[in-house]
Amino acid sequence: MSPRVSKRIYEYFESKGLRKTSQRDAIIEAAFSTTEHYTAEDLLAMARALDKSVSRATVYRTLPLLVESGLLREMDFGRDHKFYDPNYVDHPNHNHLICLDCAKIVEFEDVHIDTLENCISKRLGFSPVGKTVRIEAKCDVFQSTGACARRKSA
Amino acid sequence: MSPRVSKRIYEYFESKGLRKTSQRDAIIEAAFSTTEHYTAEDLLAMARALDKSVSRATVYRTLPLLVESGLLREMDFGRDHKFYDPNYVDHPNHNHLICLDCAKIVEFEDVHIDTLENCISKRLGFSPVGKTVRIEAKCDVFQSTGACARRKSA
DNA sequence: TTAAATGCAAATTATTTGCAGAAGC
DNA sequence: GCTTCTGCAAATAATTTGCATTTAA
Repeated sequence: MSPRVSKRIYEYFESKGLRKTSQRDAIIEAAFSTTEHYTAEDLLAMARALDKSVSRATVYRTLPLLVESGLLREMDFGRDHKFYDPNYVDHPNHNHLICLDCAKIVEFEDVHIDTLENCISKRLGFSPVGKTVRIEAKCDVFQSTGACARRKSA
Repeated sequence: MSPRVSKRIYEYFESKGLRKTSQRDAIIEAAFSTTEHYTAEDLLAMARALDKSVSRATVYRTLPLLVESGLLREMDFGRDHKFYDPNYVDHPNHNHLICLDCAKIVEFEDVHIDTLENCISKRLGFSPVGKTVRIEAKCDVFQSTGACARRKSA
Protein backbone atom coordinates (compact mmCIF):
# COMPACT_ATOMS: atom_id res chain seq x y z
CA MET A 1 0.00 0.00 0.00
CA SER A 2 1.35 3.41 -0.96
CA PRO A 3 2.00 5.95 1.80
CA ARG A 4 -0.38 8.29 -0.02
CA VAL A 5 -3.30 5.89 0.34
CA SER A 6 -2.33 5.11 3.89
CA LYS A 7 -2.27 8.79 4.77
CA ARG A 8 -5.68 9.44 3.21
CA ILE A 9 -7.28 6.50 4.99
CA TYR A 10 -5.94 7.34 8.41
CA GLU A 11 -6.82 11.01 7.99
CA TYR A 12 -10.35 9.95 7.16
CA PHE A 13 -10.53 7.67 10.19
CA GLU A 14 -9.24 10.43 12.43
CA SER A 15 -11.69 12.97 11.05
CA LYS A 16 -14.53 10.61 11.92
CA GLY A 17 -13.21 9.77 15.37
CA LEU A 18 -12.64 6.15 14.37
CA ARG A 19 -10.00 4.23 16.29
CA LYS A 20 -6.88 2.59 14.93
CA THR A 21 -6.89 -1.12 15.69
CA SER A 22 -4.66 -3.97 14.62
CA GLN A 23 -7.57 -5.64 12.82
CA ARG A 24 -8.44 -2.52 10.86
CA ASP A 25 -4.77 -2.08 9.97
CA ALA A 26 -4.66 -5.58 8.52
CA ILE A 27 -7.90 -5.11 6.59
CA ILE A 28 -6.76 -1.77 5.15
CA GLU A 29 -3.35 -3.15 4.24
CA ALA A 30 -4.99 -6.11 2.49
CA ALA A 31 -7.60 -3.96 0.76
CA PHE A 32 -5.09 -1.64 -0.91
CA SER A 33 -2.16 -3.96 -1.61
CA THR A 34 -3.82 -5.42 -4.69
CA THR A 35 -5.30 -4.11 -7.92
CA GLU A 36 -7.67 -7.07 -8.18
CA HIS A 37 -11.37 -6.88 -7.44
CA TYR A 38 -12.47 -8.87 -4.43
CA THR A 39 -15.46 -9.93 -2.35
CA ALA A 40 -15.87 -9.50 1.40
CA GLU A 41 -14.91 -13.14 1.80
CA ASP A 42 -11.78 -12.67 -0.32
CA LEU A 43 -10.78 -9.70 1.79
CA LEU A 44 -11.28 -11.70 4.97
CA ALA A 45 -8.82 -14.29 3.69
CA MET A 46 -6.32 -11.63 2.63
CA ALA A 47 -6.56 -9.80 5.94
CA ARG A 48 -6.27 -13.02 7.94
CA ALA A 49 -3.03 -13.79 6.11
CA LEU A 50 -1.69 -10.65 7.78
CA ASP A 51 -3.43 -10.98 11.14
CA LYS A 52 -5.13 -14.19 12.20
CA SER A 53 -7.38 -12.42 14.67
CA VAL A 54 -9.44 -10.64 11.98
CA SER A 55 -13.04 -11.81 12.02
CA ARG A 56 -15.67 -11.84 9.32
CA ALA A 57 -17.81 -9.38 11.27
CA THR A 58 -15.01 -6.85 11.43
CA VAL A 59 -14.42 -7.11 7.70
CA TYR A 60 -18.12 -6.49 7.06
CA ARG A 61 -18.07 -3.59 9.50
CA THR A 62 -14.92 -2.04 8.01
CA LEU A 63 -15.87 -2.28 4.33
CA PRO A 64 -18.55 0.45 4.49
CA LEU A 65 -16.05 2.75 6.19
CA LEU A 66 -13.59 2.33 3.33
CA VAL A 67 -16.35 2.91 0.80
CA GLU A 68 -17.48 6.07 2.61
CA SER A 69 -13.91 7.34 2.65
CA GLY A 70 -14.07 7.34 -1.14
CA LEU A 71 -11.00 5.14 -1.53
CA LEU A 72 -12.78 1.88 -2.20
CA ARG A 73 -15.66 1.38 -4.60
CA GLU A 74 -18.48 -1.11 -4.21
CA MET A 75 -19.61 -2.67 -7.45
CA ASP A 76 -22.47 -4.83 -8.57
CA PHE A 77 -21.56 -7.13 -11.39
CA GLY A 78 -24.95 -8.78 -11.19
CA ARG A 79 -23.59 -11.78 -9.35
CA ASP A 80 -24.77 -12.91 -5.95
CA HIS A 81 -22.19 -11.04 -3.92
CA LYS A 82 -20.75 -7.56 -4.04
CA PHE A 83 -17.31 -6.83 -5.45
CA TYR A 84 -14.93 -4.15 -4.28
CA ASP A 85 -12.54 -2.25 -6.51
CA PRO A 86 -9.46 -0.59 -4.96
CA ASN A 87 -8.34 1.04 -8.22
CA TYR A 88 -10.34 4.25 -7.94
CA VAL A 89 -7.56 5.79 -5.86
CA ASP A 90 -5.19 5.82 -8.82
CA HIS A 91 -7.82 5.91 -11.59
CA PRO A 92 -10.86 7.83 -10.31
CA ASN A 93 -12.67 7.79 -13.65
CA HIS A 94 -12.16 4.30 -14.92
CA ASN A 95 -14.87 2.05 -16.31
CA HIS A 96 -15.32 -1.68 -16.78
CA LEU A 97 -15.60 -3.95 -19.74
CA ILE A 98 -16.66 -7.47 -18.86
CA CYS A 99 -15.78 -10.25 -21.27
CA LEU A 100 -18.60 -12.78 -21.55
CA ASP A 101 -16.17 -15.35 -22.94
CA CYS A 102 -13.55 -15.36 -20.23
CA ALA A 103 -15.32 -13.36 -17.50
CA LYS A 104 -12.26 -11.14 -17.30
CA ILE A 105 -12.87 -7.54 -16.34
CA VAL A 106 -10.88 -4.96 -18.29
CA GLU A 107 -10.59 -1.47 -16.84
CA PHE A 108 -10.41 1.50 -19.16
CA GLU A 109 -10.52 5.27 -19.06
CA ASP A 110 -11.99 7.61 -21.64
CA VAL A 111 -12.33 11.37 -21.28
CA HIS A 112 -15.04 11.56 -23.93
CA ILE A 113 -17.41 9.39 -21.91
CA ASP A 114 -16.94 11.63 -18.95
CA THR A 115 -17.55 14.80 -20.94
CA LEU A 116 -20.59 13.31 -22.62
CA GLU A 117 -22.14 12.24 -19.33
CA ASN A 118 -21.59 15.67 -17.86
CA CYS A 119 -23.42 17.22 -20.82
CA ILE A 120 -26.29 14.77 -20.58
CA SER A 121 -26.72 15.36 -16.86
CA LYS A 122 -26.76 19.13 -17.31
CA ARG A 123 -29.23 18.86 -20.16
CA LEU A 124 -31.56 16.86 -17.90
CA GLY A 125 -31.15 19.39 -15.11
CA PHE A 126 -28.84 17.48 -12.80
CA SER A 127 -25.30 17.72 -11.47
CA PRO A 128 -23.51 14.40 -11.79
CA VAL A 129 -21.94 12.93 -8.67
CA GLY A 130 -20.89 9.43 -9.64
CA LYS A 131 -20.94 7.63 -12.95
CA THR A 132 -20.84 3.97 -13.83
CA VAL A 133 -20.26 2.56 -17.27
CA ARG A 134 -20.23 -1.13 -17.83
CA ILE A 135 -19.79 -2.79 -21.19
CA GLU A 136 -20.49 -6.48 -21.58
CA ALA A 137 -18.62 -7.76 -24.57
CA LYS A 138 -17.08 -10.70 -26.36
CA CYS A 139 -13.43 -11.29 -27.11
CA ASP A 140 -12.46 -10.77 -30.74
CA VAL A 141 -9.72 -13.31 -30.09
CA PHE A 142 -12.29 -15.82 -28.92
CA GLN A 143 -14.61 -15.05 -31.84
CA SER A 144 -11.96 -15.83 -34.44
CA THR A 145 -9.94 -18.60 -32.82
CA GLY A 146 -12.53 -20.17 -30.52
CA ALA A 147 -10.22 -19.72 -27.56
CA CYS A 148 -9.19 -16.80 -25.44
CA ALA A 149 -5.84 -16.20 -23.79
CA ARG A 150 -7.56 -14.73 -20.76
CA ARG A 151 -10.04 -17.54 -20.35
CA LYS A 152 -7.95 -19.34 -17.76
CA SER A 153 -8.21 -16.41 -15.36
CA ALA A 154 -11.80 -16.31 -14.22
CA MET B 1 -49.60 -4.92 -22.59
CA SER B 2 -49.23 -4.28 -26.32
CA PRO B 3 -50.00 -7.15 -28.74
CA ARG B 4 -46.43 -6.77 -30.04
CA VAL B 5 -44.91 -7.58 -26.67
CA SER B 6 -47.42 -10.35 -26.09
CA LYS B 7 -46.55 -11.92 -29.44
CA ARG B 8 -42.81 -11.79 -28.79
CA ILE B 9 -43.14 -13.32 -25.35
CA TYR B 10 -45.32 -16.20 -26.42
CA GLU B 11 -43.18 -16.90 -29.46
CA TYR B 12 -40.19 -17.10 -27.14
CA PHE B 13 -42.02 -19.46 -24.80
CA GLU B 14 -43.06 -21.66 -27.69
CA SER B 15 -39.56 -21.76 -29.14
CA LYS B 16 -38.28 -23.02 -25.80
CA GLY B 17 -41.06 -25.55 -25.34
CA LEU B 18 -42.39 -23.66 -22.31
CA ARG B 19 -46.05 -24.13 -21.46
CA LYS B 20 -48.73 -21.47 -21.29
CA THR B 21 -50.28 -21.39 -17.83
CA SER B 22 -52.73 -19.04 -16.17
CA GLN B 23 -50.12 -18.04 -13.60
CA ARG B 24 -47.54 -17.18 -16.25
CA ASP B 25 -50.17 -15.23 -18.17
CA ALA B 26 -50.88 -13.12 -15.08
CA ILE B 27 -47.19 -12.55 -14.37
CA ILE B 28 -46.46 -11.56 -17.97
CA GLU B 29 -49.48 -9.27 -18.11
CA ALA B 30 -48.41 -7.60 -14.87
CA ALA B 31 -44.77 -7.36 -15.92
CA PHE B 32 -45.46 -5.46 -19.15
CA SER B 33 -48.47 -3.34 -18.23
CA THR B 34 -46.34 -0.77 -16.44
CA THR B 35 -43.36 1.40 -17.26
CA GLU B 36 -42.25 1.48 -13.62
CA HIS B 37 -39.31 -0.51 -12.29
CA TYR B 38 -40.25 -3.23 -9.84
CA THR B 39 -38.87 -5.91 -7.54
CA ALA B 40 -39.84 -9.58 -7.52
CA GLU B 41 -42.07 -8.86 -4.55
CA ASP B 42 -43.75 -5.96 -6.36
CA LEU B 43 -44.40 -8.18 -9.33
CA LEU B 44 -45.92 -10.84 -7.10
CA ALA B 45 -48.41 -8.29 -5.77
CA MET B 46 -49.22 -7.02 -9.27
CA ALA B 47 -49.69 -10.53 -10.65
CA ARG B 48 -51.82 -11.59 -7.68
CA ALA B 49 -54.13 -8.66 -8.38
CA LEU B 50 -54.87 -10.39 -11.68
CA ASP B 51 -54.81 -13.99 -10.47
CA LYS B 52 -54.87 -14.86 -6.79
CA SER B 53 -53.30 -18.28 -7.38
CA VAL B 54 -49.89 -16.85 -8.36
CA SER B 55 -47.24 -17.88 -5.84
CA ARG B 56 -43.94 -16.27 -4.94
CA ALA B 57 -42.05 -19.32 -6.21
CA THR B 58 -43.63 -19.05 -9.64
CA VAL B 59 -42.75 -15.37 -9.87
CA TYR B 60 -39.13 -16.18 -9.02
CA ARG B 61 -39.14 -19.02 -11.54
CA THR B 62 -40.71 -16.90 -14.30
CA LEU B 63 -38.54 -13.79 -13.95
CA PRO B 64 -35.38 -15.42 -15.38
CA LEU B 65 -37.41 -16.62 -18.37
CA LEU B 66 -38.52 -13.07 -19.14
CA VAL B 67 -34.97 -11.82 -18.74
CA GLU B 68 -33.64 -14.52 -21.07
CA SER B 69 -36.26 -13.60 -23.65
CA GLY B 70 -34.64 -10.19 -23.83
CA LEU B 71 -37.86 -8.32 -23.07
CA LEU B 72 -37.19 -7.64 -19.42
CA ARG B 73 -33.97 -6.31 -17.97
CA GLU B 74 -32.55 -7.10 -14.55
CA MET B 75 -30.85 -4.17 -12.89
CA ASP B 76 -28.70 -3.66 -9.85
CA PHE B 77 -29.15 -0.28 -8.28
CA GLY B 78 -26.90 -1.26 -5.43
CA ARG B 79 -29.80 -1.86 -3.08
CA ASP B 80 -30.51 -5.15 -1.37
CA HIS B 81 -32.89 -6.51 -3.96
CA LYS B 82 -32.88 -6.65 -7.73
CA PHE B 83 -35.01 -4.35 -9.86
CA TYR B 84 -36.60 -5.19 -13.16
CA ASP B 85 -37.11 -2.73 -16.01
CA PRO B 86 -39.78 -3.46 -18.64
CA ASN B 87 -38.91 -0.45 -20.80
CA TYR B 88 -36.21 -2.05 -22.92
CA VAL B 89 -38.87 -3.34 -25.29
CA ASP B 90 -39.71 0.17 -26.46
CA HIS B 91 -36.35 1.79 -25.68
CA PRO B 92 -33.60 -0.82 -26.16
CA ASN B 93 -30.75 1.63 -25.63
CA HIS B 94 -31.88 3.71 -22.71
CA ASN B 95 -29.78 4.55 -19.67
CA HIS B 96 -30.48 5.62 -16.11
CA LEU B 97 -29.85 8.74 -14.11
CA ILE B 98 -30.49 8.30 -10.41
CA CYS B 99 -31.22 11.39 -8.36
CA LEU B 100 -29.57 11.23 -4.96
CA ASP B 101 -31.96 13.89 -3.65
CA CYS B 102 -35.29 12.31 -4.50
CA ALA B 103 -34.17 8.78 -5.45
CA LYS B 104 -36.11 9.16 -8.67
CA ILE B 105 -34.75 7.29 -11.67
CA VAL B 106 -34.79 9.21 -14.95
CA GLU B 107 -34.42 7.23 -18.15
CA PHE B 108 -32.65 8.79 -21.11
CA GLU B 109 -31.31 7.87 -24.51
CA ASP B 110 -28.25 9.22 -26.25
CA VAL B 111 -26.82 7.99 -29.53
CA HIS B 112 -23.40 9.45 -28.82
CA ILE B 113 -22.91 7.28 -25.76
CA ASP B 114 -23.72 4.23 -27.80
CA THR B 115 -21.34 5.19 -30.60
CA LEU B 116 -18.59 6.01 -28.16
CA GLU B 117 -18.91 2.70 -26.34
CA ASN B 118 -18.80 0.80 -29.62
CA CYS B 119 -15.55 2.57 -30.51
CA ILE B 120 -14.02 1.90 -27.12
CA SER B 121 -14.92 -1.77 -27.25
CA LYS B 122 -13.43 -2.18 -30.71
CA ARG B 123 -10.29 -0.37 -29.67
CA LEU B 124 -9.87 -2.78 -26.77
CA GLY B 125 -10.47 -5.74 -29.07
CA PHE B 126 -14.00 -6.68 -28.06
CA SER B 127 -17.46 -6.74 -29.62
CA PRO B 128 -19.99 -5.12 -27.29
CA VAL B 129 -23.06 -7.14 -26.36
CA GLY B 130 -24.77 -5.15 -23.63
CA LYS B 131 -24.05 -1.76 -22.18
CA THR B 132 -25.02 -0.14 -18.93
CA VAL B 133 -24.64 3.50 -18.09
CA ARG B 134 -25.70 4.81 -14.76
CA ILE B 135 -25.31 8.39 -13.62
CA GLU B 136 -25.79 9.28 -9.99
CA ALA B 137 -26.64 12.95 -9.74
CA LYS B 138 -28.26 15.72 -7.79
CA CYS B 139 -31.29 17.78 -8.72
CA ASP B 140 -30.51 21.31 -9.82
CA VAL B 141 -33.97 22.17 -8.54
CA PHE B 142 -33.09 20.78 -5.15
CA GLN B 143 -29.71 22.50 -5.12
CA SER B 144 -31.20 25.94 -5.64
CA THR B 145 -34.51 25.73 -3.78
CA GLY B 146 -33.76 23.08 -1.16
CA ALA B 147 -36.73 21.05 -2.31
CA CYS B 148 -37.45 18.86 -5.26
CA ALA B 149 -40.75 18.37 -7.05
CA ARG B 150 -39.99 14.69 -7.53
CA ARG B 151 -39.00 14.04 -3.95
CA LYS B 152 -42.43 12.79 -2.96
CA SER B 153 -42.23 9.91 -5.46
CA ALA B 154 -39.61 7.54 -4.18
C1' DT C 1 -50.50 -40.06 -20.86
C1' DT C 2 -46.53 -37.90 -19.46
C1' DA C 3 -43.41 -34.23 -18.92
C1' DA C 4 -43.61 -29.70 -17.23
C1' DA C 5 -45.42 -26.36 -13.87
C1' DT C 6 -47.27 -25.19 -9.43
C1' DG C 7 -47.66 -24.06 -4.23
C1' DC C 8 -45.87 -24.80 -0.02
C1' DA C 9 -42.49 -24.76 3.25
C1' DA C 10 -37.86 -25.69 4.23
C1' DA C 11 -33.09 -24.63 2.72
C1' DT C 12 -29.56 -21.57 1.23
C1' DT C 13 -26.36 -17.82 1.58
C1' DA C 14 -24.45 -13.15 1.86
C1' DT C 15 -24.75 -9.85 5.16
C1' DT C 16 -26.15 -7.80 9.70
C1' DT C 17 -26.61 -7.55 14.57
C1' DG C 18 -26.86 -8.30 19.93
C1' DC C 19 -23.95 -8.99 23.45
C1' DA C 20 -20.18 -9.56 26.72
C1' DG C 21 -15.44 -9.04 26.90
C1' DA C 22 -11.08 -6.50 25.11
C1' DA C 23 -8.66 -2.47 23.89
C1' DG C 24 -7.81 2.43 22.25
C1' DC C 25 -7.37 7.13 23.82
C1' DG D 1 -12.60 5.30 32.80
C1' DC D 2 -15.35 5.63 29.34
C1' DT D 3 -16.38 4.60 24.77
C1' DT D 4 -15.45 2.21 20.74
C1' DC D 5 -14.21 -2.14 18.72
C1' DT D 6 -14.03 -7.04 18.52
C1' DG D 7 -15.35 -12.09 17.94
C1' DC D 8 -18.87 -15.16 18.31
C1' DA D 9 -23.05 -16.99 17.16
C1' DA D 10 -27.66 -16.15 16.21
C1' DA D 11 -30.74 -13.35 13.21
C1' DT D 12 -32.19 -11.51 8.82
C1' DA D 13 -34.00 -11.43 4.25
C1' DA D 14 -33.95 -12.20 -0.71
C1' DT D 15 -33.88 -16.00 -3.47
C1' DT D 16 -33.75 -21.05 -4.46
C1' DT D 17 -35.18 -25.70 -4.15
C1' DG D 18 -37.36 -30.52 -2.92
C1' DC D 19 -41.45 -32.69 -3.19
C1' DA D 20 -46.16 -34.14 -3.80
C1' DT D 21 -49.85 -32.58 -6.63
C1' DT D 22 -51.92 -30.36 -10.60
C1' DT D 23 -52.19 -29.27 -15.36
C1' DA D 24 -51.01 -28.41 -20.31
C1' DA D 25 -50.35 -30.60 -24.56
